[in-house]
Amino acid sequence: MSSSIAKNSYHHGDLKQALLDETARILREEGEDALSLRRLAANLGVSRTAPYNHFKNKEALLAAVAEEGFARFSARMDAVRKHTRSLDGPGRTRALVRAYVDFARKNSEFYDLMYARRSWRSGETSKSLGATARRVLRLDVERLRRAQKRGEVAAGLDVLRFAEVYWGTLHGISRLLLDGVYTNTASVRRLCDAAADMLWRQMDPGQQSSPAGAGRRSGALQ
Amino acid sequence: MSSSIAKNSYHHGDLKQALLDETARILREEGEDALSLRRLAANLGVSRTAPYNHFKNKEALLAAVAEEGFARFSARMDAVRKHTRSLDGPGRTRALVRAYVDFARKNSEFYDLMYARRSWRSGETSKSLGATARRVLRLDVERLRRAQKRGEVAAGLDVLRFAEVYWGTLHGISRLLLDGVYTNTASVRRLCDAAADMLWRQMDPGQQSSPAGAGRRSGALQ
DNA sequence: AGTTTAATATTGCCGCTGTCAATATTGATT
DNA sequence: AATCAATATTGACAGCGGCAATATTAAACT
Repeated sequence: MSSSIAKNSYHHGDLKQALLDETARILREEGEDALSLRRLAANLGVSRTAPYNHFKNKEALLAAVAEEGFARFSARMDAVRKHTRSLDGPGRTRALVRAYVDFARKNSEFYDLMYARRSWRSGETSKSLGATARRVLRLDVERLRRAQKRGEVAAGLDVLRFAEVYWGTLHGISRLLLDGVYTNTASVRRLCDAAADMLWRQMDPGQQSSPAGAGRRSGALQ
Repeated sequence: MSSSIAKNSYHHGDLKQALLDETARILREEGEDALSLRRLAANLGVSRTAPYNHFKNKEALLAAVAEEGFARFSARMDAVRKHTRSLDGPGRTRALVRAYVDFARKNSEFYDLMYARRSWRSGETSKSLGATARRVLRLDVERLRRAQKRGEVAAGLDVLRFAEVYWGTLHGISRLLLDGVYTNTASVRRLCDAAADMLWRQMDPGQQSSPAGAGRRSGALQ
């Protein structure tokens, strides 16, 4: 039951990590409705209020799990970036998009928390998490900028804006899958590839760029 | 307090609608944590279990609100489609994207429920909601197909796949805004336009099409 | 009209939850 | 050995969703 070290004595020894592990385990195997601090404590052979010595409240515990999720996520994406170096632009984009959505699907217990409103819209907790997440986005933007300087990404692209749209697209597809809106899981791969192709088209240095809003608007209404 | 008719007698008269209205009001003005069946009932001057005569449980109530949300959403989008007839492709796409995200932001109490996992991953409830939502997507796909036949949309486009990516992108951006991940609300318009331009590029009949997966892959790995 | 019936609302109760306060136990520090 | 800080425990409380039994009422039927 307990994840790390067993508990024979009064003090558990590694309760904090055990709480994080068991939380993720319950979320994964039994769903979020099955998660309560009391059940959690019971599973670890500890009293109901013991967790409060390590986390201010339930929200703080979940935020900590979310943070672990971000760590796993960026580790995973770093790895994928590493072993897709040999791919060309469109191929690599496809691989990265697939990896993102795969992570979300295979680690949904983390992904849900990483982007839960609770994790983002609450006092002190959100500060650290927000910093972590924004660092991930910022690194992406910087990577894009470097690639742009190397000529691997279209020069006219507004990388910051593009990164936001990119994130939005991947997040949206992941959420629709995770929440059961998209149910045809057999076609996930094709869906990812379609998204990747669209995104690559924006980055492709071989295309003429279309700087947003440049004399293309029609005359009617605003 | 009560939304429609007052309650003097034993029977409320219009409790069902009053519950729906008050639920939306609480969610909007006080947040989801403030919503409980007990508070809800109290606000309407009715006993705690009265709502159970109209909704099987809390989940069913929320699903009903979600369904009202879909009705409002498609009414809104129909209206926008109507009064953007005079715009050209890119301009109209921008208007539609903005309208989607605006709806999500200004009606977040509905939008949250419309795409909540609870609404989609639970027994009988989800059937009706799922049908409603899928009808919306299907109509979009059919609209696209017609536009394609009229030559207003690139012939090579896989409309079904594109509609999924389209939905994903808009949903993702909306969620990141609603959940507090994107905080720079001043640039929402530009963000929407960037997304719209990208999406339009896929639909634009004036561009050469890039049918997904057509001999573009590199040699390395898979 | 009066009677029956179905719809609707009520109170009592249950187990569960998150969290606070006061208390107990322990390992580490002096 | 004494002290202290960290950690764990029990007791208590209010709030929650929801079930069962009961009461009230409007509508339907005769």
